[in-house]
Amino acid sequence: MATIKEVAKEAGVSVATVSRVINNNGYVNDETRKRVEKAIQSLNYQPNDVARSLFKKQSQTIGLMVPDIMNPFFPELARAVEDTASKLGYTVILCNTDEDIEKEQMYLNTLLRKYIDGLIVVSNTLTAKQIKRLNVPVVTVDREISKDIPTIIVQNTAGGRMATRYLKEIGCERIAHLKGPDHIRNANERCCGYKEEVHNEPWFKEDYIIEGHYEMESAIKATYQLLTRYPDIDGIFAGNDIMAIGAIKAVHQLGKKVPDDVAVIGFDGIALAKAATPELTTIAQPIYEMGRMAANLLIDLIEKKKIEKTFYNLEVELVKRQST
Amino acid sequence: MATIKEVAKEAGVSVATVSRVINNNGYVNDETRKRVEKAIQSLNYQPNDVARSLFKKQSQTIGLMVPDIMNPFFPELARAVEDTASKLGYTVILCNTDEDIEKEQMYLNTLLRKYIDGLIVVSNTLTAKQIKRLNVPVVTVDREISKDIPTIIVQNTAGGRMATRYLKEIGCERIAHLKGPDHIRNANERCCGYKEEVHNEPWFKEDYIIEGHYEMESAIKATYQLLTRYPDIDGIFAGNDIMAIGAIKAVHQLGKKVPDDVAVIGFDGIALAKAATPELTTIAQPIYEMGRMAANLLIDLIEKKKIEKTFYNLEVELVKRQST
DNA sequence: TTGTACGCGTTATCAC
DNA sequence: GTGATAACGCGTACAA
Repeated sequence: MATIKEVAKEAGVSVATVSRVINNNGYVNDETRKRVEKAIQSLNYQPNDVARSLFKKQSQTIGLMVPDIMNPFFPELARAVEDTASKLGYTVILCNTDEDIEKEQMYLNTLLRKYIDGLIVVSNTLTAKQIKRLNVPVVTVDREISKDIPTIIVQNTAGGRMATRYLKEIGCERIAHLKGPDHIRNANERCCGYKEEVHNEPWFKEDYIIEGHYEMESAIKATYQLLTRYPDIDGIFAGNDIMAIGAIKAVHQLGKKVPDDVAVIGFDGIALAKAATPELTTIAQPIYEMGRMAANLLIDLIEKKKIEKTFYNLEVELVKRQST
Repeated sequence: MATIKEVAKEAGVSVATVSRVINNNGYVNDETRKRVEKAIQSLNYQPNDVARSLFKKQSQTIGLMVPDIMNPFFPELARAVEDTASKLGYTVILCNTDEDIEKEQMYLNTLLRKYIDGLIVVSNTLTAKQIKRLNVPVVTVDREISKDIPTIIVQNTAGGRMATRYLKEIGCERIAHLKGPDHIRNANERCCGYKEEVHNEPWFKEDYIIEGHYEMESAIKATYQLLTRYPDIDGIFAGNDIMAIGAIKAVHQLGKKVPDDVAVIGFDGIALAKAATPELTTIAQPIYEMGRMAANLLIDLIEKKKIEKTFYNLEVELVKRQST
């Protein structure tokens, strides 16, 4: 890789002039600019980002911290973030944390040492204090960490209501809820929406709410138990799509049919939901849009642009498919 | 962030000494080491990676270039790469290319300018020449680019044979193949394995091979056509799991049953396959293992360790589930 | 065993 | 309009 010095020599000017041409600032004669540009061409010169970063204390790089990229929600988010960032001249570092405090702290340090410009984070365990220490803009997605950290979430409670109400509308008379983990806020919110819709129903029992871990195995087991104990359940609202798919499996295992005997609705709107059989009805989050907004907001923050809002509570959408 | 200079002042030594204790090389008195360490503690000093990179011309960062992280094969690969890299002190930059030559070239440039230490790449379009220009170690995964670039692939032909043979074993007498895109080598290899198993069968027709794009929609359409035209097909080997799921959908649409009327087998072993209904029988690649090996190999290359092999052709495994 | 001084490739400030 | 030159923070000859 050629350096700015070599370009300067080639063009018979000083490095300062080359720098001016590259960054397009300060006065420079048209004549000399041409010469410099030719030198840049012929040496195939590319500015060294590392040297630039050292001087500017920024790296045109952002971090994306997620629990686990293998969780189907995150690839779409990551894709959106990466698309948007790269369009705006930023590069993305991928961090999987498993929500493990040590891994998170480790990554925070690494990112700091690399002069990261900003961070997009999905985490329940990270504290506002740790984030402040970073001293760079941070945007949280899918989960709130603190009021004064820019956040992009969806209307989970409304979504929970929407899902439950829809099950009622299509005729379900005993609706259970497969709740997500208790320590995750959105799981409780979705559950809240469910409760608001059913707590006045004569048939409602607290036992109709059963907790899973936002993954399939536990959802299968939970559903199995639920339906064995309460065979007249005819509708299940699962806290996320993976659990909904697990629920469908359990229903089938018990020799019942989806949606005829039991209707199932999920939450998230991951791609997987379309691939399931029967195709999953779900409350879809605008996942790509969330990633796009997070990246845009973060980069506006980094570049100190005027910001309109730093808190987005996006709407969810009922996507009717075959499982209801 | 404190700098090495501040630490030096705090400890009453020179920066050189501080550098020595940080990097643990050169002589340094136990006494002074203690003092320096205390200063580091009290200032919460972290070495500046950017300055380090500038000096060392390396960044403890690798690139991971994939067509699209939303494609279910890649999250697991990415997770493996990131796990392994971070364990070894490296950070991962995520690059989605859509196999678009321009995006690839753009990323190559960016990575170069960031003193990337190495690159793991999945691509059909990238040429050996472009890769050489990078001047850093590169490992390709899932697809071969050139004989002299370290590569990790699986035995696609053997896998194709294995899938087809299994369908025969379980009694299928008219087996079709949903082939992947013609420009992707592994699609042709898998198809090859299929042909080897069926070309001597009296019932075999070239028409039993039909091309899809490694995604669901085209697979559904293709299967639909296939089964309409040749209703006696009772087994389908799909080039990847997504297409297999599409095939299952099409079979259902036609009012037939999987596996009773038509058995379906996929290829890849993505997580999605377990979530499908019926659960998908597939030829599983050791995806995580491939990512792990790629990262390990790459980092060995970067650190100029002794390398045993630079070409791995891994075995695939028949995973029997409900779709056959 | 420790310190001085230079270089890594840029950018920005200040003379000219 | 252009050119020296001092940072940016670190690692390492070389001298002491």
